[in-house]
Amino acid sequence: MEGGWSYEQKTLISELIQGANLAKQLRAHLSSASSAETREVLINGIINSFEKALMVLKWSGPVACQPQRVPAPAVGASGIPGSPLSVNGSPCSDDFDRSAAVREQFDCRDTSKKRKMLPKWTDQVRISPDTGLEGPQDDGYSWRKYGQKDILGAKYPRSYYRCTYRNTQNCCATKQVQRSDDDHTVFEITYRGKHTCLQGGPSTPAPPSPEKQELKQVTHGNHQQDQSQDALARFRNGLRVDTENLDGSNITEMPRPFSFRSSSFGFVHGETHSSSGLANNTGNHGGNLSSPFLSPSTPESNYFSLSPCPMTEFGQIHNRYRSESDPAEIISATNSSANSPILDLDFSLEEVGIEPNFPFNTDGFLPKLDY
DNA sequence: GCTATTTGACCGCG
DNA sequence: CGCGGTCAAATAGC
Repeated sequence: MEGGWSYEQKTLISELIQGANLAKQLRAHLSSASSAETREVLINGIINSFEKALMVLKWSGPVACQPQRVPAPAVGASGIPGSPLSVNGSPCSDDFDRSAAVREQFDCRDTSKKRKMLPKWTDQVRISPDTGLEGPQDDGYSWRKYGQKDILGAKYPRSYYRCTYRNTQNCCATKQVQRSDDDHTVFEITYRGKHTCLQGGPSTPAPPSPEKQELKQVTHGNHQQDQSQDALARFRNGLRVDTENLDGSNITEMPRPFSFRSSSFGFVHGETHSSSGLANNTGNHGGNLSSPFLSPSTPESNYFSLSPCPMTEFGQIHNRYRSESDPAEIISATNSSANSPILDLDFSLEEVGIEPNFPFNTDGFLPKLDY
């Protein structure tokens, strides 16, 4: 059924779910000793989600002007602080050029001021000089390089990437890749803006990652890459993924280099700390970050914050990686929300109160549940 | 021929 | 005015 939904509808649903989830997370964070930065990220995410949802409503033609079909979001009435949207505007007025207004809002070639309002976050990805595998792998999205700059005081140039689907889907996500001066095995990846394109994220095959190309530029010869491929193949063999059903009936080999969405906005890339892959999972579920498939987060990073109940925090689950040894165990899940300060990994269905044979929708949407 | 990358030019901001 | 970020023509690769 959801298969018949339009892109706008899916985006709208996704954004609203995401906004609601972020609000819940924010509420949780308000009562805890979390950092102001974390709260800021959540607030930005909420604002971003509702802005997008509102724009989709405006974008979706007559629907937006027919409250009897699509109720106006309550959030609109109170306005969004700092939102560029004119909530009190008259999108349904006769002379309102909706598509033009949407283009204005969504056009990536926007003023730098508006661009500055896009959420921004940074991942640090370490490569291993020994294996070459632990370099920044594919983050699940496809990027196109549009520039490279020598940065004052930096040893290595900075590369600029934008989403491949920038023009076709007006996806404004960009990222910058900068090799660290201090530790050349570390790449600092700054993401800006959230993907609004319909890439499948971590489950969709993507061209070779730009980071790998970065590595290519600074490492001479391809010996490292050969080793990388071997190790990756070993890892794949140990990993199964089920992107459709969780009843164990349709487990397939993981089709592609893996990357788990793990930071507030980015991904954590798998590393073969254990060459036998997920089957060697310790079974140490929930509440810890000891997944052998995660890069260790640095003290200053907020990458791997763990939700007490990750499943409830996900608005939409794309992939559910499961342990080979224990089908009820979810190794990781990725969600559609690029703004959730997530949340990993290593939890079991049981722990989050879901029956092992819980009938997940095939499109990844979680049915509404009261946890 | 199409798509991605490279790279010098350009522009806006501080 | 210098720097970071982006553009766009040229080039490379398939």
